[in-house]
Amino acid sequence: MRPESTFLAGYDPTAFPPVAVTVDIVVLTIRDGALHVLLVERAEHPYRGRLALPGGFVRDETLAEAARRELAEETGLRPGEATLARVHLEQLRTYGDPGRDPRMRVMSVAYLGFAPSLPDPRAGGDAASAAWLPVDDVRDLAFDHDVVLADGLERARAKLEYTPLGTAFLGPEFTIGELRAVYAAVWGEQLHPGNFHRKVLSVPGFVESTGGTTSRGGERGGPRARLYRAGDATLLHPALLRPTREEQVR
Amino acid sequence: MRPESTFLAGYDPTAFPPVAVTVDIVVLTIRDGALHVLLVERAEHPYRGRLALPGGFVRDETLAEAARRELAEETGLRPGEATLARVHLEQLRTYGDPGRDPRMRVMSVAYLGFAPSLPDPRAGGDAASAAWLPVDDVRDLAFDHDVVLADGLERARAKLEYTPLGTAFLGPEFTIGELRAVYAAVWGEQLHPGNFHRKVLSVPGFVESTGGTTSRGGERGGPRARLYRAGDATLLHPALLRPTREEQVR
DNA sequence: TGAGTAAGACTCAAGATGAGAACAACGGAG
DNA sequence: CTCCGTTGTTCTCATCTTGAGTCTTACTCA
Repeated sequence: MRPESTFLAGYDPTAFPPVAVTVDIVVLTIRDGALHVLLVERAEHPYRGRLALPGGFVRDETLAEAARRELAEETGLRPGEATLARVHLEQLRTYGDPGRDPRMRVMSVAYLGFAPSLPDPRAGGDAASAAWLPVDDVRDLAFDHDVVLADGLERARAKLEYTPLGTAFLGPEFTIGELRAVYAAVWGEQLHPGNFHRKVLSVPGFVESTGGTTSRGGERGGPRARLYRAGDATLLHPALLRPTREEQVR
Repeated sequence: MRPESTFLAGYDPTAFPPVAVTVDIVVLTIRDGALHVLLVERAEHPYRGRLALPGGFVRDETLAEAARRELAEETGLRPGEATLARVHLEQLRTYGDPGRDPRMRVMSVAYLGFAPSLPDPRAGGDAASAAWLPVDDVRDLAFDHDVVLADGLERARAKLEYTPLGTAFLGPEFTIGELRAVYAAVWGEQLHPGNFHRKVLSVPGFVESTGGTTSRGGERGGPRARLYRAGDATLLHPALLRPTREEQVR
């Protein structure tokens, strides 16, 4: 084997079978207290009629640009829209097994997105087949998208531990209780309100007070809550660890 | 924009400009107490004579298989070799900006590897231009490989915090002191020997005793040390946190 | 107006961490 | 062969962090 010549051969487009590159996006949001993912119904073979992650071919643009463009198209948000700019997008992983697409070799660069509450995808046109679904109800996606979604969920759960990205699911101002609801939805377990409150306020840069409060109490009672906005930290130190992972560690 | 038709158009190999897919590998090892990375000198333009990460074109194989094949070629280890099987390899990130390669669009799927002490790359042939270099001395790599290396180092430093992968840099049996030297080399700072010892033994599944000890003390004195092997944990709980990151958090 | 709910401030025990001391076992220099 | 410096291992102790629970107060809804 001759490594350099192999390496260089990679640049001759005629020397190897063609490869297509797509981005697929795992966009998560929280609706009615449950974690939802944006899915589209496939209109063509293969996997016609099956649900799939939104995505598309990469054009003359960076991978991140492709992901944000696809996100705008599938959510029906205008590309310049402020809400869209508030969606956090990061690269998740690349899936490229031969045979993952029956037609040809397709490399899919998956992105993971955290979105604040967004409207239903625009009705009419191709986007009519897009919808937010609770992640617990999702299975049997097209291609290897079940695996992509599972990887995205695991990444999202881990990210909430050591980054302040939980705030990306919320509006510009939020209460500690709303932030706790985000953690509960993503992690799938309840958190101790008092301890969560203490922890969030004690981690430097996680949130900062706006000085204001909600204009009324909760729907089922309780006092008005103070409002916060996201702080300037990019990493939480010390991290917020998920409870009870003793068993899953092996 | 019509998302589904865009998506499907991605599968027509003639509809878009050709794309090449390579794997590039950030293989780390520890030599003489310092973190080293495997680099090759490029024999052809572009970046002729410059150092680069080892890598090559992806053939009819999975991305992980391509990475392991390239690793075997560049290190001179036989594909079936036991040492090679002990190298931990994981996908790092995909780099695909237009223009990152001047000749055509190249998507590079980067892999990160943790290797126990390996021999110098085989002399003679193309592999003569490969060598282990201390990561602190590395700069001005070809393509965007400086960024890839930096991302790999940051991932490696983080992985040592919450996984037992530090043991992947060592042989099948090791002492706590050797493991501490791995952490010191990767993190670039000294650790408190007593606290590190206590921590490693208290985290469930990190290491398990072999019952034996080294046959003689350290080179500069000290008693014989007990030997351990890697435990069955895949995640460390609680994690071993790096000291003093207060400033880097923002 | 009363019942129920939730925000936020506490308390307290248990666990984890950082810094350092102590001691024994060893290699190497002389 | 002996002393010195080095290192593995165990301890101590103060401090910080966490998990679990209580208490007070402000609010909504019936």
